[in-house]
Amino acid sequence: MMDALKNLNPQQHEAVTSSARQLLVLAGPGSGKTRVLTQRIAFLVNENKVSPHSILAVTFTNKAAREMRTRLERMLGKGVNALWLGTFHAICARILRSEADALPFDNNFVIMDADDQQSIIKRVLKDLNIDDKLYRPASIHNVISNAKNAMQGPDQVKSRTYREEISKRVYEQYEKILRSSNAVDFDDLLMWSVRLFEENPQIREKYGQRFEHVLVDEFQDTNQAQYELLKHLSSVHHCLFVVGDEDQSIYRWRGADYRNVLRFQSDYPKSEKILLERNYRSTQNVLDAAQAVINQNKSRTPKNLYSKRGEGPLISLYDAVDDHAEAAYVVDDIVDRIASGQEGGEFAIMYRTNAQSRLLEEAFLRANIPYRLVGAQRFYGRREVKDIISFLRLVHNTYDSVSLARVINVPPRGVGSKTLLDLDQIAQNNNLTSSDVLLSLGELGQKSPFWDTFSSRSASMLAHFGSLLMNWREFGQSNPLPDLFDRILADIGYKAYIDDGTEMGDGRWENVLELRRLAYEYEERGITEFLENIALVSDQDTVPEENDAPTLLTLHAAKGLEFSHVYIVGLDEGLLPHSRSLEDPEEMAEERRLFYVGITRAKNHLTLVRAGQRSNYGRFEYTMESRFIDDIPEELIKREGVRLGVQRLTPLSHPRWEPSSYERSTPKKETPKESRYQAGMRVTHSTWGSGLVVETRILGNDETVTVMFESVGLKRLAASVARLEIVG
DNA sequence: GTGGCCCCTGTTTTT
DNA sequence: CAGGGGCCAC
Repeated sequence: MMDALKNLNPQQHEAVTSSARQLLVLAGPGSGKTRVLTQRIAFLVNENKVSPHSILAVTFTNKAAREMRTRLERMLGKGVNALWLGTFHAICARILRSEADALPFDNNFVIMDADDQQSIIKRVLKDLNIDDKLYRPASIHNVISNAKNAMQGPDQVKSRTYREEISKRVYEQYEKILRSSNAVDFDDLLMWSVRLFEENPQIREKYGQRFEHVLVDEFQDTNQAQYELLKHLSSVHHCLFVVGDEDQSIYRWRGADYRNVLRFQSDYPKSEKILLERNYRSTQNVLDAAQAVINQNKSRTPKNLYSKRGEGPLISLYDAVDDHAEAAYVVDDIVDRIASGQEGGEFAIMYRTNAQSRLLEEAFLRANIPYRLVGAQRFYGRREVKDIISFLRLVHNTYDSVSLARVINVPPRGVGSKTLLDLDQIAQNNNLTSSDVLLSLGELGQKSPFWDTFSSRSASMLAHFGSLLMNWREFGQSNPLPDLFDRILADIGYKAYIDDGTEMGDGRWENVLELRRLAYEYEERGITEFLENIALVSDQDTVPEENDAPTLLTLHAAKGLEFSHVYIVGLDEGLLPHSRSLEDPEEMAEERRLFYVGITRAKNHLTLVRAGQRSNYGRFEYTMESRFIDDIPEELIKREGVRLGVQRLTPLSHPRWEPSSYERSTPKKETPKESRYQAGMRVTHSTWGSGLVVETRILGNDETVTVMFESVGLKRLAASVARLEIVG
């Protein structure tokens, strides 16, 4: 049985069999970390005779959890059922539901997603009469989320400035709405779990006692709350096995802190550290390019990744005229390769922002090639899908005020914003919730004490919806989820409402049917799990298992995956690295890690693509080649064709791309011009107006000028294209 | 209360 | 360019 151990390399073997109580495994990309994790669990069970019941394994995505479970089933058989294995959020939800008695919500709480959170914040801003232009919901959301990651309630948030005071007040109201809706948000799942353990030693003891071994995947992506949680869960046996890679930390903006890796080592001075540097995935050229990129980052554990898979092809770099040509090139290239015998599923196209998928999708449609698009948001974010989910949520938990507000007038039934406001007010005056009033009207009709507080028209409209809701609740008690689903659809005439016979309408109805299919899958498990899993799906979870078509996905969603041939598109300044990261070195470092994650997904071939012109929002803008391309040594790169470039000056008549006879060095060797601009100069640009030169350098045979514009902020420009005029 | 039109703005990544 | 919000007419 322990034959499996013989197939491990010495470092992996050490990690799997180590008897250290705390172990940190720094695992480079493609170094077999999932394998180490699963083998470790199997080893604990089979060799150390640890009961699966006493093991907890935590991942970041459901997909990773599922994969581990499947592998473990093969090794352990039925034993895996006793094992706790899931995402941080799912595990927390499970704990909170079983310990709800000690918490300020019931065990059938709903989980608010990002959309819900946004609408709560907007509602609060309106209630408090705060201008949402000045205090953007997104930025307030950020404040609240950061506070929760740091386990601070509204009363612990600082209010040194007026801004902070506003955020604090919104946070207070926001919490009130969550509590009265019997709801928690994403961050609450973690925060309340930590709080639960802090305030209830006997509960902490119970879980700590149970989990003899705690194992964690993607440790570099944990935030403060998650780190604390792990400490509590392992507070009795102190056996923590964490696997991660600082270089693949790409969720800083979500509170993740790769310094938890350092914290771990200082919190557990006796912990041991193992480096996995052997890469089983990529060819050496891909690895060398990746290393060259990541080596530019400071403060990291140096690693020396190596592969025995041979050199492999050079990194291809294609410089397209514009974003349309970029998409066309990628799809053409894939078409050619499929024609010469490769499988569609071997390819993946990765990009920095979701918006970039559109041109690619269009190109695939034109070429009549099927493709796979990764992204949960694309399905669960659709209006019709959210509508139905809201109905179900409301039936499951009538206090869910976000869902109530969403569906009370869907399809339009004469309940406008005014009536909704009145309903809210009357409920508050009577110390009740809106749904209490609504259900009273539904049940008692004109005999309800609230009937006369509304106009007769509003009252009967509300009573109608109230009775629908009441009936669904009763129906849901004794009927399976799919039947409830159909019943709701029928009662509100939803098909007629969204399917107007147009192609769009058809599509919307298709989405409803897709959700219905999902509801059938949950017939046994029930509505609670259905809603919870919907709230906690990640984009990664939607990556199709069997791949027979090229995959389109963001760089973030690509983590943990691998493809034979990877295309990374949009290698332009402002996109990758993204413009929002240009000023902050920490964020720039994260952009680089993101690029690194993308590169290391490639098993055999990596193609980098950029576009000299891009229509970002309506307008065409010239772009500069991404600085990350400069990080990759010339000798690893093969330029696929040329165009009249921003940086390279080639004759206009030059073919757009010719069969790779082009040598990058030729134009680069031309004598660089003298600097025309200098830092401190005032200049004007035809579209951005006046600005101040911040930096200038000679790149190739052109001059790169960084200008701070009064209108648009910092821009990096090619002097030959931008035609900046020097003022005065 | 509803639906349509127009302007404005903003523009990453997602459990 | 696209989604959201405000405003107007029915």
